[in-house]
Amino acid sequence: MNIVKKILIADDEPDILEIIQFNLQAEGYEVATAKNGDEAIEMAKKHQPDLIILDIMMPGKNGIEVCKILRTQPNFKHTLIIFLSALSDENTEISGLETGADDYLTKPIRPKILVSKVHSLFRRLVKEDASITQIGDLIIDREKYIITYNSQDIILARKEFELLALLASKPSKVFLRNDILNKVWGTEVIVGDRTIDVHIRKIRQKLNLDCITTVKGVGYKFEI
Amino acid sequence: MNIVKKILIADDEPDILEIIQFNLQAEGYEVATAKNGDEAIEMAKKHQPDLIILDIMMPGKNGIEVCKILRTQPNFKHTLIIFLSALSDENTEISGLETGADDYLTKPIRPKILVSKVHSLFRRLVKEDASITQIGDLIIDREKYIITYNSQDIILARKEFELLALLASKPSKVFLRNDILNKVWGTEVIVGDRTIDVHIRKIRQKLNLDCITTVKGVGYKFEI
DNA sequence: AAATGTGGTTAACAATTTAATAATACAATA
DNA sequence: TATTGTATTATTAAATTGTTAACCACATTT
Repeated sequence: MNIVKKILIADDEPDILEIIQFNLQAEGYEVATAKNGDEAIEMAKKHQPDLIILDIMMPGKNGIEVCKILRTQPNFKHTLIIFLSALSDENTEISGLETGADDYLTKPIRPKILVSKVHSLFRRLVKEDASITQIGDLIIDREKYIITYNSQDIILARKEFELLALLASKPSKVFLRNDILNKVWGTEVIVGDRTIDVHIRKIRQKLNLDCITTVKGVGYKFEI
Repeated sequence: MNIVKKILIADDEPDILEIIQFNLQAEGYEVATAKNGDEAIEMAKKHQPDLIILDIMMPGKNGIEVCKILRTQPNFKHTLIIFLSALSDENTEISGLETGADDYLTKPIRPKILVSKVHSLFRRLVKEDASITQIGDLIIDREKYIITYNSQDIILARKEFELLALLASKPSKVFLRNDILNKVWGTEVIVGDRTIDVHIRKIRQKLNLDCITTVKGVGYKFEI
């Protein structure tokens, strides 16, 4: 974990590229750049960056397309991706996050905010790797694939486990059904609409604990 | 994210505890203290502070251990943590930040520097977290999909939430009925004219707070 | 090989919640 | 007062989710 983190930046505006590069290098990151979508994909494959910053509006393939393409490849399934856009349009934002981006920034770029976002994403990554999570009396052990509630082991199936782990990774946060599908089922598999509900039901049943709240028309959240 | 920020300080030296407490209270923060690592964890769970200042060298669990333990719990995943240490040893510093601390201070403590660091961490946090909007005593949390008024949670249906969030996104600005239709309902769906009124009514009812003003023949605005 | 167990998905229907409309009452104003 | 616009309430329609059971693929056991 002491390795220097690699970051790839893709934007068609040289100025922005330079500003971001300068600021991230000043923080000790190793930076590569790309001028368009295709170059971004090429550089990503070459350098295997830990984080990719993608401008949405680019000639050729746009950022969302690049993200989609990368996410289909196992190598980039867990790579951090931040979108950059001049549009504060909410629809764009949603479709951005649905594609599997980890964060979203609107232009104009504030270098300090960008840098702190990058820091916090890496920090979060480290935390997510921690194999044991505890929320109240509920313990989630990713390594052993076991849920413990009040010192009582509860065995969940894989999908159930992943779904619960996702919801519990940020208590109180509402996860959109689409986000859930993306993160638990991936972007390639397409499953019916009731699938999530059924899994939620099984978790509720097995946990016998009222900890998953439905937010109608939006998604689910975990609360203890 | 309460109005008054809560800070927990953990240090085994009473003098330092007092100095820091005094200075932070003078800035309007709510301060709790702990004399050792175990007490720090206990107090953290009890008070859910927004920021924790941890001395590294403490009897029992040291600061780094406390930080690691807290970070396994989602509740403290985003809590700010500052380490305090007499050692300017670089190794300690690095292992501190890897544990997921947000900043690092070496003794002797300079109260002014500490205070300004605290300020700037909170400022950064606010900027990072765009999902929470606060207007007066009203908090709109897009992530939790919850409205909080005077520490009282209010649950709105989806359209109601979106409508309120829109109005509150720019207090005092009058939103035309057409703009509202466009942004909340989209351009494709066509709904009758009374629909907005009805939703406004429901919000007023649920909030039980006179914050939405009708501008006849024009639209609505949000004011507190 | 046959039988059984398990996980994951879907289909069908019930239950619930939310949204839209219509009808009526009210308020302001020209 | 006639007109215009909004508030209120009740009603209906639509959307969303809950629940159960059935099914299939695959693994495990007999």
